[in-house]
Amino acid sequence: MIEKQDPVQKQLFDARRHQILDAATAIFAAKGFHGATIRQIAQQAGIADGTIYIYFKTKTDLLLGILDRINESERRAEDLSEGISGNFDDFFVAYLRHRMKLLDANFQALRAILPDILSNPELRDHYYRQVIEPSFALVEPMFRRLIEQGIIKPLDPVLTTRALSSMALGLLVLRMLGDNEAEVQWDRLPDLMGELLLHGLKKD
Amino acid sequence: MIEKQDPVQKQLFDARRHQILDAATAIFAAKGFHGATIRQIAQQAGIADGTIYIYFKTKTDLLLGILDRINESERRAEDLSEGISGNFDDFFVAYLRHRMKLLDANFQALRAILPDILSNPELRDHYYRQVIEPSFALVEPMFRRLIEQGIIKPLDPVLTTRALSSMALGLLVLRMLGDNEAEVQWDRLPDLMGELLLHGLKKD
Amino acid sequence: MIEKQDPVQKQLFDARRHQILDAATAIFAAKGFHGATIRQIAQQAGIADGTIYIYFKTKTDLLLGILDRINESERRAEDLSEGISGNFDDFFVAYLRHRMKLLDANFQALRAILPDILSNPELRDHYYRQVIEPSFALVEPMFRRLIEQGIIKPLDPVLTTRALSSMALGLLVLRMLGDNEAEVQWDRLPDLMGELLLHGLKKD
Amino acid sequence: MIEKQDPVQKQLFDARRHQILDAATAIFAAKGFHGATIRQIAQQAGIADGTIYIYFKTKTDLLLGILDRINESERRAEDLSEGISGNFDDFFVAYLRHRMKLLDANFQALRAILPDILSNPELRDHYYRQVIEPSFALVEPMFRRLIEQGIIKPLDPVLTTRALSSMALGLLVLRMLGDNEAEVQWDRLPDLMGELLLHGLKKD
DNA sequence: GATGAATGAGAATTCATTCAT
DNA sequence: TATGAATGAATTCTCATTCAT
Repeated sequence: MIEKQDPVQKQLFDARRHQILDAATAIFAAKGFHGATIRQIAQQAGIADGTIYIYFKTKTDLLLGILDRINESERRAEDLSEGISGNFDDFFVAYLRHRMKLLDANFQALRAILPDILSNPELRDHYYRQVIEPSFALVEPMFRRLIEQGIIKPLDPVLTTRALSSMALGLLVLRMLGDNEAEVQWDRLPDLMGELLLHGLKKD
Repeated sequence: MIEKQDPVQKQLFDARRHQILDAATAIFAAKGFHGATIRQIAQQAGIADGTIYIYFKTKTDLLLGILDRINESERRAEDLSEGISGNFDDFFVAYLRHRMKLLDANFQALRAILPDILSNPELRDHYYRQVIEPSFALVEPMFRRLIEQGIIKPLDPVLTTRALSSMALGLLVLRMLGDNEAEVQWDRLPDLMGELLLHGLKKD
Repeated sequence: MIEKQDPVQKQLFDARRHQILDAATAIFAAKGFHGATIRQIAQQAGIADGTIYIYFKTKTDLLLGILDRINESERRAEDLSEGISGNFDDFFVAYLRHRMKLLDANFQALRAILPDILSNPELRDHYYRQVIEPSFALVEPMFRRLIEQGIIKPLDPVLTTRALSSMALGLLVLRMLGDNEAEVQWDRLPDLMGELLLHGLKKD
Repeated sequence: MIEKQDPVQKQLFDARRHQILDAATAIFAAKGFHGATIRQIAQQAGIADGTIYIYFKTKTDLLLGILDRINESERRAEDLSEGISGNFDDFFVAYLRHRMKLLDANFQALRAILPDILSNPELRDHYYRQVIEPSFALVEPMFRRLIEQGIIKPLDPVLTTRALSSMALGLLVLRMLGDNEAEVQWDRLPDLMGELLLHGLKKD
């Protein structure tokens, strides 16, 4: 509760927080939020049960902590999307690669939180507003611009944004559901998605 | 334990089972499996706690019961996919409409089970093998045939199957995450998806 | 609740009662009173759960019913003990044989009720007053007479009665505890007990 | 789960365990295993329900804990039986006094566990193997030796061992059944048993 | 800060008993 | 009488959270 103003103190504090979140991510991913116990997380982190409560007020706060780290990782990565230089097709595939790599990097964390995000209304809203909405707010106007510029077809930008994003989201969930192809061929997906979404299934 | 051979008895038994599953679906969808209590489900069904245990051995069996009803609904609908007559584009959009309508019809049930399917390895395997795998086993060979026939591009059928299916799955999850557009414009999605997946974003 | 005055009705009623008590004895003996369920007893008896409650008010009444049948069997057998004719040693051994055979015949029933008699104070008093006390009331005065007649040593008749009876009771319990020798050599015990109790371990 | 290596910690742990077992013994003895609730035991021990589960995994483990304490008390006392010095008659009576005193000391604990030992097959085997069998394994060979040495009659040592032990066991059970004489005159029993078992009922 | 024993609310499940058919 | 579906009280056990050391 005391503000960590001493930078050394703060660093120690943050390190411990991350240590706990790492443990929580691993345990939640393996057993789900409800299947995991504070004791298991504490053991995984190599600390005592009570210590967790110095860094997180409740078990649910661990979930929020994991979510925040995902957010941060997204934000840190966001700048890449800025380079809308040159050819759109290339940019689009590069963007897909970037997004899919991000999902891959956060896979365990996403698996740890997604089930509960889906069933806990409060958490769901938090996630939608913190992660999904900002992402759409970035993509949607871009589509509008591209349509205006005559680069892509005049499809409904709202629904198109959702349909495209959903392919990545769906692949993530499919992988969580245990699909082995999604797991092992993950890196090959962006190119395929690019071809598919830019030019479609049909020959010519 | 005793098989209900008397058809009247059997009908009463099945009716009560469905009544309980309806209640469980509603409560699980609203609060998640772990957030729901047997008492709440019983109250929702208008029966006593203990009565549930006459029809389902454990709380988890309710989840399996819901899953079975989804399976059944899929199986009942499967025959529609047979009519691969005429033009591929039309068939493809018709198929998307059909699938999306099915997801819509089972939305509450899917929301009730998905979170736990994602975090319970046993349930996950059950679901993957019962629902996902059979579906892929239908779609994948179809793509192979279409490629051979020169109707669609020679893309990897394994990954293509997954990418296409994932768009629908992702939209389902997006809707579960509280996306209002996915909710209210659900019916407009199949046509958009058809255009997108058949011909791509790019203008010509 | 209706008095069975019609003798045919009464006989049917009693037959059903015995059928239920047989089932209860078997199940209680195998699983203990608390481990047994009314459903199991009903199944064993080949009737419906509810039917048991037409013949017995509560589950505990089944225990009392079994106890009553043991009592009855003891009472029916009691007259044998009357023949105190001739030589005491022979009578004593004959009596032991008779008692041990009775315990053997009632073994399953006793195993069914003893654990609960030991832990349920109400039942315990009932049993002590109905079975133990009357038995002691028969044996004790006999010892007094035998002492007066100079046939046996002037030992405290109260404690001697208890010590002697306890050897049989103890052997019964030992057999219940799973002692195989007590089980298979039960018939050889009365003679040994006779020698031991009449003349002791010591040579001459 | 973690071994208590700190001796102070270990002592606190053991003290709490004993406190709980004392409470459990009292409640089980009064109401039987099934009649007792964890709540009652916790209240008797002056702790919270959950605390019991820190020290014992299940309610049944309390029973095993009580049994282990009885075993320990038997083992600690066993050495007394070694002093087979001098006259056999004196030794025999001394041994009876010792055994009966032990039963007296463990009376409440035995009453707490015996009913369930009789009805729970698993527990029954455990008890027979841990307590009864080792005791017989000590007494039986002794009888064989005494017979060889011509000190006692050539009776079947297997059955004799059982008959003699059963007198003590039977008296214990008789006392549990509420026999007041067995209760208040317990201390007078060993001498009577000695006379009876060594020399018999018969005058000369 | 760190610990981990203690707490006690809460939940799934069982089963004796009832009662409409 | 007989049935067996329905009831709901009661119980064990779990585990997030607290707090004295």
